[in-house]
Amino acid sequence: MQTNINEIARRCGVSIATVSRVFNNKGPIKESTRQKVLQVARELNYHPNYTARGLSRRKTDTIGVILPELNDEFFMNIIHGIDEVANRNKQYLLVSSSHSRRNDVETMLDFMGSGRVDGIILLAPGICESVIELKTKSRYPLVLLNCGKGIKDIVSFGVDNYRGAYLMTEHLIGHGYRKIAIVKGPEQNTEAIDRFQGFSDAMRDNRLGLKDALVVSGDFSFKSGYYGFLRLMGNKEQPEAIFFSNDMMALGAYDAARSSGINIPGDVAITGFDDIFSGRIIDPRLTTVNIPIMELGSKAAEYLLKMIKGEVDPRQPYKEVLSTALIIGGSCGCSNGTTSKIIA
Amino acid sequence: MQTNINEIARRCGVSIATVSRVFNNKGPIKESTRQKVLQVARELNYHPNYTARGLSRRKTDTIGVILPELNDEFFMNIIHGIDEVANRNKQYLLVSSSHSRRNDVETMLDFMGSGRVDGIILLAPGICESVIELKTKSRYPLVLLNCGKGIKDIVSFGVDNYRGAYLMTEHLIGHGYRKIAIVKGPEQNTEAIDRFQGFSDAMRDNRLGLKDALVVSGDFSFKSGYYGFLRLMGNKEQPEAIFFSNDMMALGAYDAARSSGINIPGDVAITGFDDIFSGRIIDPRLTTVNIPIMELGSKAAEYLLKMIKGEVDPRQPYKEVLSTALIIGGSCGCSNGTTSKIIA
DNA sequence: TCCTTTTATGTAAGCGTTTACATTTTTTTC
DNA sequence: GAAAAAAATGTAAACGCTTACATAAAAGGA
Repeated sequence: MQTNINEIARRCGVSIATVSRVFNNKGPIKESTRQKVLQVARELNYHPNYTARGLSRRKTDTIGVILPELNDEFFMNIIHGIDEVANRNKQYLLVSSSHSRRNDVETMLDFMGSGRVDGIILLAPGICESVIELKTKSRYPLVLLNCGKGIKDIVSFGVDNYRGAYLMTEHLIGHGYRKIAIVKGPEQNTEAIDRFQGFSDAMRDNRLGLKDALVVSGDFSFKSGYYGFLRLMGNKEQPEAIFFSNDMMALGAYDAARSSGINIPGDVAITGFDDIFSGRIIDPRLTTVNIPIMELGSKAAEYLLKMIKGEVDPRQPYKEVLSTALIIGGSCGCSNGTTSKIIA
Repeated sequence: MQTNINEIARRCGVSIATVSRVFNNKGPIKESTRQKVLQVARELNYHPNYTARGLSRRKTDTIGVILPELNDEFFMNIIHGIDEVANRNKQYLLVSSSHSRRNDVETMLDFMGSGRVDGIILLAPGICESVIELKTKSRYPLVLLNCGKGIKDIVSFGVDNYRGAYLMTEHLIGHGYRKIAIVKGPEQNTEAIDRFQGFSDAMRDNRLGLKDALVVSGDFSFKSGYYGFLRLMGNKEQPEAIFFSNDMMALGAYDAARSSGINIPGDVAITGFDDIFSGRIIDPRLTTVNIPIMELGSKAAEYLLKMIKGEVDPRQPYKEVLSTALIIGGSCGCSNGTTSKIIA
């Protein structure tokens, strides 16, 4: 059995309350007593049991993070941002990526009811609406990430996908391209939806319609970018530029272009979205939209902690949209190469 | 207050023991009672409190993962592997990446003494020896990851960095290169050390010594690869091939090569280690050593769970070394390109 | 010196579960 | 239909901590 507070108290000839006080810096303690307790605790390698403490305090010092998948750079950075804030505040991170076996909503409910965490950060661009329903069931502070423009009545942080897409599209138009295609993201994905909206609004605002043949579906995967590219380039009427809804698909396009001898941007301009590392090192550097992922994570974590501490009302809806930024590489036809982009 | 077991018991007119049994599928319960309890629980959205359960059972159903940094693909995949196993076994993951403020050892002790987790997976290629000392202090099952060839008396999983490096070096030698340089990883990093050892042994075994001018230090970062490359190529006697101790540095070399008009592999052959995504899409595809990162994570998690369940003796040292595999791209001078490497 | 504060410590009741053991109810057996 | 066995439920003591309240010790004030 792990040494516990009783053992320490016994050995020090004091009560457990005193030991507890020492470890919580609470109430007045005679210095000699404190030293003694710490001394004995050190000898026995005693550390207060967090589970018991949590039960008593009704506080776990842990925040839960629920992610759809845990295998790409995007999510990695989110966690990194959250982790940084958590660490600084001596909070722990319980991470769960939802696998196919178990839908996100269930995972979430499980978390919520479990008493394992003090609050939750949820990234689930596919099921935002249902989440909001569930929210009412729980008293846990909850922060949603990247849940689309339309989301209200809840605390959420997101990035301005719409604006990023709009600006990128205008950038392409500024190049003189008229036949601009798009490879969309997953149907239900709110980020993909916002990006598409930004794209199509920019097209419309510039008197360029959306031709069916220039709109193809994708699922954010390398593969779907690869095939999306081939499909578009196989059209009678080839696009002059292709807006990929994320970088991973754009990278698939690079691969397809290479294998079919198509030059980027000579034959067709390409843009992505996310600004992942691979897009920075590929030649020509991928023109894309940077989204402040780490910042998204840390802001969400900070706000969540405020909710937990009661510094803000957890039931008060709040929304913050971080701005995105165009990153101009060479893939859109601009003359920027890769060189020194990272070293700088 | 969260509804608790008492509330449910009261409403059902049964004792809390009965309610507990229903939720644990333990002991015989009349079907009608079970239904009633579940029904009421559903109405009140009751879920057993895991903290209390953990206290009582002395089991948290949580495994701790301690990583040095949380921001690169390598670690992402480790977590992914662990997460997958954890999820399948209904275990949660408490993740901590050690920041500068707090050294790994401390974090670990904190974890260990906290009663927050049932076991720990620790990746800390820098401080393996000290960890082994600490190990004795704790009764927590502990699995070490990537701790170098020399590590004994503990449970550890690693990949065969030595052999991978040895084989890669021989591959380069097979190309006919004689002046082969290496950019090393961090001094203390056991993986870097093993890779260097494999490299130098292969050189020695093939009667090719190590010239000082062809051995430069690096720290696994893009930047250090960039500068390492420039430094080597600035030698009077340029290398014919460079063995980078990881992919990230090799990618830095690509960038440096591009900006200084050096052709890979025409002017100099390049190899990496890790087989990260970016190395797969760059042109020419980076020749590298694949290490089964996800598998490493999942094996470690599986073994840890066995230790926790008592299926294996947690104090029994155990070591498993997963094999690495050469991935031949075009950067070493072989004729493989990138094309369709990923799509296949 | 005695009374009043202040400081230090102790007592005991939670926190929400699990579970060994005891008890009651139901079913089986003869 | 009673005894025995099996099934269902209840009681109460942990688990290791925090904390309100009570008490004891020390310090200050007259």
